[in-house]
Amino acid sequence: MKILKKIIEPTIEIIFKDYNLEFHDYKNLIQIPRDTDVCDLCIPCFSLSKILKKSPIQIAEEIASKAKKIIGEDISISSINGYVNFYSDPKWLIKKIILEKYEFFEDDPKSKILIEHTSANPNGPFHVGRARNAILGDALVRLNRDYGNSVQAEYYVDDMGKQVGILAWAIENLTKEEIEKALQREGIEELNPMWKNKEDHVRVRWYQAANILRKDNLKIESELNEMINKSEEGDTEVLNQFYNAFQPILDGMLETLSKLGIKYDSFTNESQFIIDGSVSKIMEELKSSELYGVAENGAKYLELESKGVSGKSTKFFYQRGDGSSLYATRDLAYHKWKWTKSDKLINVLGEDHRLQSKQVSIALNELKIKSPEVIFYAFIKLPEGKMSTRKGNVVFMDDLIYEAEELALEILSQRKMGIEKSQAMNIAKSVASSAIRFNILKVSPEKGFTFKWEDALSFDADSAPFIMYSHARSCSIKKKVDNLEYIENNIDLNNIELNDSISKLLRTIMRYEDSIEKSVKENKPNHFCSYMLELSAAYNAFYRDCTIINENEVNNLFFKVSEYSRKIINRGCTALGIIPLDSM
RNA sequence: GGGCGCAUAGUGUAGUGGAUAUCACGCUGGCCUUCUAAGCCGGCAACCGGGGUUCGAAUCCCCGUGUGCCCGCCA
Repeated sequence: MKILKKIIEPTIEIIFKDYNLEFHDYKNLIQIPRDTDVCDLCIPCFSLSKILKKSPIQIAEEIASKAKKIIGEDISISSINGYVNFYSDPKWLIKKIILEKYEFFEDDPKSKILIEHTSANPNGPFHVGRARNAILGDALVRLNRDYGNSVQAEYYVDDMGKQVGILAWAIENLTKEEIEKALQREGIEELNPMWKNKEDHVRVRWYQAANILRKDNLKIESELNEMINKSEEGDTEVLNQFYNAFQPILDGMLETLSKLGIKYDSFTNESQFIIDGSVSKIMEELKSSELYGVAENGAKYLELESKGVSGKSTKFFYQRGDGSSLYATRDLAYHKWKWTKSDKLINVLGEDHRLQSKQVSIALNELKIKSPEVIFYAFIKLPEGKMSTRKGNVVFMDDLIYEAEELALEILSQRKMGIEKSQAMNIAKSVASSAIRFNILKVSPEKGFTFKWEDALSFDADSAPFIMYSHARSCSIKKKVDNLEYIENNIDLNNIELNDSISKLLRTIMRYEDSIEKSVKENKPNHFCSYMLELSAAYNAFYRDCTIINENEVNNLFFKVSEYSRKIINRGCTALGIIPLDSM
């Protein structure tokens, strides 16, 4: 819609000047209507009514008639119910978008962004709940890249402290028999043979067992504490031991994510900030904060009551009595470091981190460091309650992907008899990963939902396969046309009648930029998901009404529009992490 | 006890001040001799309750109800 706005804005500026209105203040009145069938852009005149002392209806009429004189016939302008409506002529759209090859986001300022997402403790395989973080984060990375921003996708590896310590201790001290006995006692299911060679599934059992055994065992607890303390001091031997324990798990986790098309540009270890001394420096600097306080045993904190934090405890501890740092302290050092890498920071966090994030934000403020943008997402529950890796009450992402692939294969075998096996597998994999991603992305992040196999495996109209199918149709047309002796000739727009379907498709394409921009600015991939469904539906209607190949004759204009749509759908799929297949 | 999120057809969801509240599942009636029916066209059905602000509220404010998360010198 930017292309249309560019035409309208100067005109409206002139008209507003006649009313003695400062255009800058009222620029935002030009907006996309909620119902995009009504028009492309509109100006609601209700707020002008008071200032101009006229009825909105009268104002809309005046603006419309003035604008008509300036803008001409490419855009039809009308006034209804106090709105000025702008509706672009489809032929003008063809000329501007298709024939003159309009480039998206050409004039927008671009920035350098670091998006930190997932950062899950490397102690076990991804379950569906933890994966929401990765899927959301990766979509933000892709959307920002589509917009033109330069993005670094970052995974913060928790390579020290309790979680990893427990794992490392278990692997060092427990035999397979011991852990299986402990797990059986607690009723944790046996390892699925399908994942018996995937280390995240194998080693998580040591982690779970250690959590059971240490409950009433002081000896284990003291051994553990010793290791954890050493790791927090930056002891390289212990950190190495930790690394050896968790890295195979992390590799397994990343393998799962790569099945979903999720990759990172950089991994940063938490211990780095202990080793390079930046954590100590932060702790030193915080002493000069007005919020600084010391507990009886020498532990240090910031008192956050005056900053709007309330509850049982308003103290934000950043240093223990023994002088060691805490997770949050390291997070402060980490943020300081991140700002050296980019102009904008985005973190993706679960809603359980809301308070923590606020505390970190205030502390950063005290250190004169900017806060990051944070996108919070609610948890995915199971019908029987919260998912927990420790308790083994989870749906593994690996299982979900497997089930989705099987279902896709089954549907494919019904639809396409005699399809080659490797090709079928490739399609099934793409459908499965795209559908799983989309089913999570289409829901607004702050909304919690209950996992249901039926919904997660939905390949129906409100899903990625719907979009992929439109894309495959456009590819199929391209293939057919390529096989014909097709001669591209000039299109004479004067002698063509255009129907509603093609017009709607073009107008939907025109909103691509607005939709990406909104998703990027508000960090809400679900906006763009809705848009892609709309775009695909618009293409399907065009496909129905505008026959491109008729008895080996190619309709030049329709083919050009189809090709343009194909590229846009393809681009939009990539921006969401949906795999745009040529055939399915 | 306190804080923070969320509440829209039977179900799941879109929509953060404006035009007849979106889309899908579901239920229901139609469309394959025409470029892939994972598709298309039609029908049914909803803003948690109560106040307030506003020319105008699903949207903003207050109270209530329900629900989730958090309030560790854990990560």
